[in-house]
Amino acid sequence: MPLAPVQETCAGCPIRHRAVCAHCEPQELERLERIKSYADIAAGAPIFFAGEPMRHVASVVSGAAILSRTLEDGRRQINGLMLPSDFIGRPWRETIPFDVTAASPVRLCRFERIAFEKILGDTPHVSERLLSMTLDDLDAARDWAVVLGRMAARERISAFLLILARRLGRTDRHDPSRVTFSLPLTREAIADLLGLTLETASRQMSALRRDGVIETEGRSTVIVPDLARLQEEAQDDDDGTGLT
Amino acid sequence: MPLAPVQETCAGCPIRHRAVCAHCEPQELERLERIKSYADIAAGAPIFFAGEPMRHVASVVSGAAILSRTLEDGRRQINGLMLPSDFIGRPWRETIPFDVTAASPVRLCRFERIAFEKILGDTPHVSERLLSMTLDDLDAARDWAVVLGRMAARERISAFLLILARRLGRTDRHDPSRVTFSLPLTREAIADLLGLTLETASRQMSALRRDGVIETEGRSTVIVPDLARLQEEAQDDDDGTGLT
DNA sequence: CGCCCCATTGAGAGTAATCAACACCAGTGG
DNA sequence: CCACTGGTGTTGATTACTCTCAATGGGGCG
Repeated sequence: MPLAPVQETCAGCPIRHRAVCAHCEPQELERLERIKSYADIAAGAPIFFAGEPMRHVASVVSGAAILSRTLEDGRRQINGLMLPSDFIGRPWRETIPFDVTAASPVRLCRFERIAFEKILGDTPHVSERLLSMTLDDLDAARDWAVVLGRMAARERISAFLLILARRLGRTDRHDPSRVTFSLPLTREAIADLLGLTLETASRQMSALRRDGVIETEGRSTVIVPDLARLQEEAQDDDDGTGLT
Repeated sequence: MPLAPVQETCAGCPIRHRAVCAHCEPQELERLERIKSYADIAAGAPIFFAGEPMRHVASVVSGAAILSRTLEDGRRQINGLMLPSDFIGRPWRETIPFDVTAASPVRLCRFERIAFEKILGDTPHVSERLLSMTLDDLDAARDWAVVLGRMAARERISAFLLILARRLGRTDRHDPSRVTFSLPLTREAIADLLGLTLETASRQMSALRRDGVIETEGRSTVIVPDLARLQEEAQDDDDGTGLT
């Protein structure tokens, strides 16, 4: 296991105000701080295996992790894309039903599971925050069914790019509708997330580039020149200003 | 709104030990009992509309409700099938992002949302139970991605029938692998749940009947003569004895 | 008893999967 | 410095599964 502990404090943490610890009072934060440890995982490395004992729960600090299941005949579906501030793990349960893998280099803020469960029991700011995040994740997971069940290949790619643009994108200082971000997944992983083959995923990316919906630089950099255009392609009526 | 209040106590409630109230102490249950009310909804009637203020949260006592989203061009996806003991609603939020509809006649045990949030705040047995149920729902919603993203039409129908067999099925007293249940959804709803057209859903049901995987009586009764056979069709390696 | 909704079945069209070849880039070693 | 190599991505040709359009059948309710 390529786990390299790192010294760091919560004060300068990039996800301090969005993660499970967001609403903590100073003394609650201190309790979490005492049981936390950082772990850096290399791209492609496993984090947890489905069904195996899971000693930690964790927040993603940076990078991207994926949850996936593989059928006996090799078909794989990525069930979740965990980006910075997302919470991985399952209090009150020994195992997760998904393989968890680093899609790009990942830094985790880990909590020993049993200790974390104790904190949940008597710090409402943590348990309420976790419930709220879990309900949001549930809504997001159910929303994803629309993508997988009802959208065409081009729409699926667009919906995926739109999510990344919103969560990872940096806005151009001169043109607020122009957004740039880096793809944390390979074409194969994108396909497995979207329920497509990698060839179809690649073809639709090319088509979006030909049609001017996106621009690309190198393997992983994507530029969205007009976010509203991408929203239309993704059948997304939401303006993205709602929610927390 | 076809809401008909009904007199009833928690003592004889069919979902008493599985719903959000499962782990309550007598006095906690009494607090819930004071704010609860029953509602009977006719098949096909709306329960909540996406985005509209939601005054109640509720447990499904009997029947089946569906969560759904409809795209502007009319494509519909059912995002969740809520069966007895499932919890509908979203503490700490004014609205749900899905339409909620009764698929068959539904009885709900409702709690006024604001009052329920207060109870969450100071009865750990309820909030822990709700967190646990929400985490289970999240796992289930993510599992569903495998069905929508990677399974063929015949496998999707099989996976759906298997879920119903496990949750609603009555086992034959002479043959424990023989299970009977009643379909709470029309072909169109099944198709919208599985990301298929109703014609494809119907054809695959017919094919499973021809191949002896299922038998049917009337429109809605399904008999699974051999549950193991259905599991194979659904690519399900789980024996269903785990969990809770 | 008749109507309407729901379900079934058929024929043809279209989108994505499959099979296959090639291009690109990064890292490695001669 | 450049050829080599393997992983990753792109593009093309063909196949196959599901969708679409269409007609018919059957069960339940007024």
